[in-house]
Amino acid sequence: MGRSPCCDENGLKKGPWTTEEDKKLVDFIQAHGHGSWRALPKLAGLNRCGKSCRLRWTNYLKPDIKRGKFSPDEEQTILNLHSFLGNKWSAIASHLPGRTDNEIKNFWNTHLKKKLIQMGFDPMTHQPRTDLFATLPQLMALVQLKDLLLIDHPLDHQTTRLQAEALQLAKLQYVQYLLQSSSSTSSSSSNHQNGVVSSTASADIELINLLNSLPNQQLLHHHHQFNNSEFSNMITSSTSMAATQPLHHHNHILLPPLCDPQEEEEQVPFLTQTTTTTTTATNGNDCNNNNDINNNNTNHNNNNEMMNSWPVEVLPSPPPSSLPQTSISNPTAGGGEGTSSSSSSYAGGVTSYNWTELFLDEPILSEISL
DNA sequence: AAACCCTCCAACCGCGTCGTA
DNA sequence: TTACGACGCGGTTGGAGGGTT
Repeated sequence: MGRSPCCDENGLKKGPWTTEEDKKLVDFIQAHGHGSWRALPKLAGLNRCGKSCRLRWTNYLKPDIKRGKFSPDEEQTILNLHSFLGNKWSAIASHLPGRTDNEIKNFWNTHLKKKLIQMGFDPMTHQPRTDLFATLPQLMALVQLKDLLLIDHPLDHQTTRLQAEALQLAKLQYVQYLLQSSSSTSSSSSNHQNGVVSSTASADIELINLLNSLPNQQLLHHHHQFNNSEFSNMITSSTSMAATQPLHHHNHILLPPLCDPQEEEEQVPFLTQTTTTTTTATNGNDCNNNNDINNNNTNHNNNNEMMNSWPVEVLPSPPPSSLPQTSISNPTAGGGEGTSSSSSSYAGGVTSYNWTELFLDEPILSEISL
């Protein structure tokens, strides 16, 4: 387990390489090969540690290194390989002739990761992000806090009613998130490093509490009221579906639509609504036809087809269920890294609700959250 | 013009693994 | 089997350069 001594222990030079140093290194290796990296600097007349020489050679000076921008094909390959290799940069680099692991790692960190995030995908799992739902409790707390503040400064009846609706809407979305947690927990063995799953029991309890807290008319308003058996069936079906369906389907919410978009527009004026005409006709088809993301063999192809469509918006494919569903679509372009701005939509009309506008665009909420 | 901010990437650091005595 | 040296990998840093205010 010996560790290489640090360069500055011996007063060796660190930092950027000069052209003379480069020349010395290249000349020596071309004449003698690198042999022992530890011995090389002395033999080559360099005041550097062997590690630094190796790095300089492998990342910069080696003759077969390809420099310059990554081609779309290379970008595609990196994405595909990363989706099942993870941060194994050297393994990825071995599939890209002339590219170094360091270069690929930098390219990933500065470009591809951000690109995936902006598209609403988790760069580690390559699945639609779920952190919006993780923040829902806080969002709901904010709405409730706002209600409290308004006790001293009551607004008109219409406004408070809208706030209440927003809160109920948030609760419904959170219920969906918890449902999903329940299902993905039971299939967590196939869900690598997703980090979404909490305790099934606590999620279920929270779920039931939330459902109880929703007024009946809220559910009626949304065209359906769940009884106990339906509710159990829903969990069961979403669980079994999660166990048999592709990973990215875990992030679909298997509930009826929250409400009729037209109706909602009338009743909740500040709830913005964008209709996504599926620019992704081909994407959608591709996704629908590639439900085997769990399977490494087809995972590759799936990603290929999905990513080939850049920069076109990618919508997650709907689950093979007769139930309408909500899903996470990618935030609008230009959304910054780490933004929680997202939208939920449901198939068959593909209507998106902008949560940021729903909760955070109101001045009072901005004040609270700041 | 200057200050500030952001992005990019070469290089460093620390740890794990491998080979060998 | 163990200890040690060397190498390779992945995460992180820091400075250069470009853009913005």
